[in-house]
Amino acid sequence: MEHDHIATEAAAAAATAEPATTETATRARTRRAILDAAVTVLSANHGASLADVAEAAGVGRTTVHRYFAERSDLVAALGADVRERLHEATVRARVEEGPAPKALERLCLEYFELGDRLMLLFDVPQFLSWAGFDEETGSDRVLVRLIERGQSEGTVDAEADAEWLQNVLWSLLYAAWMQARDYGTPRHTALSSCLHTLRKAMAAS
Amino acid sequence: MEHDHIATEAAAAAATAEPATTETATRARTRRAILDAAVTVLSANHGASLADVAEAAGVGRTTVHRYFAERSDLVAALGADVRERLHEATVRARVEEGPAPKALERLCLEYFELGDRLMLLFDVPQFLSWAGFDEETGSDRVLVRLIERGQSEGTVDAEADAEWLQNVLWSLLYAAWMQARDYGTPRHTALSSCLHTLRKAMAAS
DNA sequence: GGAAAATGGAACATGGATGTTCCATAACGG
DNA sequence: CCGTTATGGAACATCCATGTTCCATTTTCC
Repeated sequence: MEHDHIATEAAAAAATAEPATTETATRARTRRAILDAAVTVLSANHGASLADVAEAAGVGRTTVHRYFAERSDLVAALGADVRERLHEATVRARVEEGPAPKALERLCLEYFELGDRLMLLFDVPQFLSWAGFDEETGSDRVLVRLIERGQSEGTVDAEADAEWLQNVLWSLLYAAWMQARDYGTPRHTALSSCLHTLRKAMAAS
Repeated sequence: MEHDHIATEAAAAAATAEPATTETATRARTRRAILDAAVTVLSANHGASLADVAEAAGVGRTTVHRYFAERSDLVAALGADVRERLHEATVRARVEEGPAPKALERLCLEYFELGDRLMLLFDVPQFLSWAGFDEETGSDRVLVRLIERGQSEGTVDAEADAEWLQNVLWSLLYAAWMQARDYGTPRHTALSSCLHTLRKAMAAS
């Protein structure tokens, strides 16, 4: 009963990012702690148990279930959170301004800052292929349109398919983050390597 | 007792690829069917159950356990199999011959043909970081050395770190295979996009 | 300081994947 | 063609993640 109520309220808050009735500051902080821990733990190991997430969040396993009734609820909230960050990053990059190659670099830089969340986007296809995502923020469409604009301007390789170049950007980002996380390469080094290669790959031929 | 014997024999055969006592042709075929099914099923879904693998192989779940006592045994055999294919592909590419960029393209082409096995290499880091792999075949080292050769020749971008370029190649391969598998892009189209971008990314600046 | 909110932990129920054993049957091969 | 080999399936035990309930304790906040 009361659990159902709490769970529903939590799901609603996570989905719409709007405290339905009025979410206490305490609860908001706990929720964030759980979501952040989930990003770290699940990006490192997809099959991690909720107990692992709870431990990483410095919280009891029971508490996790209080906020997210089922595992799928946590995953859904995680997806919403990641998509929101992705949208914010896209806005910060001001993709409409200036020459396309520069805009692509700004976008790449902002996305790189998403850190572990980047891995989740890549590893959990469900997050990007979520029904209604294109309609909501359209971050993906933004990228394709930016590339197409560059191709029209003559500043981006027009021989390559725009969707392919989009995947290239994602792949290079993923590679750079992996390099930083698993090989111990300093983040700024990995990022500048990534940007260097991205420039060459995108350049008009 | 007898099961232990069978299991041990199977593990030895899988590890050394040499029928210890004398593996029947029937058993060899069944083993291959299971390994091939495992590649398909596990590359699509890491958490798939052994029952799924058995079904895909057209074999009883019991039979799977007869060949691979534990899940970890199957995974280990899978790793050995994939590494072997990777080695063969590397040999076919004749990386020592001709200019480095051409050799890189040959290598990329051969690796692309590994298909789903490619995804496993990428998704299960355990396979490539396996202790003793570098000593055994050294496929990874081969790639780095090839890139370094190109950098010496002046035919490959010397501003980028060789290990980074190695990761770029893997990432582009992964992206191309994903594009073919999930987006329905014809394989040859995805491959030529991949090679096109690879050429530009590797080119000396 | 004290009521309300939030948490932690124990205990329990459940389901799915694993791994094992046994036996009847089918396929193989000399 | 017949003995050996290989297989399928049922039944069973076990483990682990999940999800739920209850209660004592701590924390927050008025």
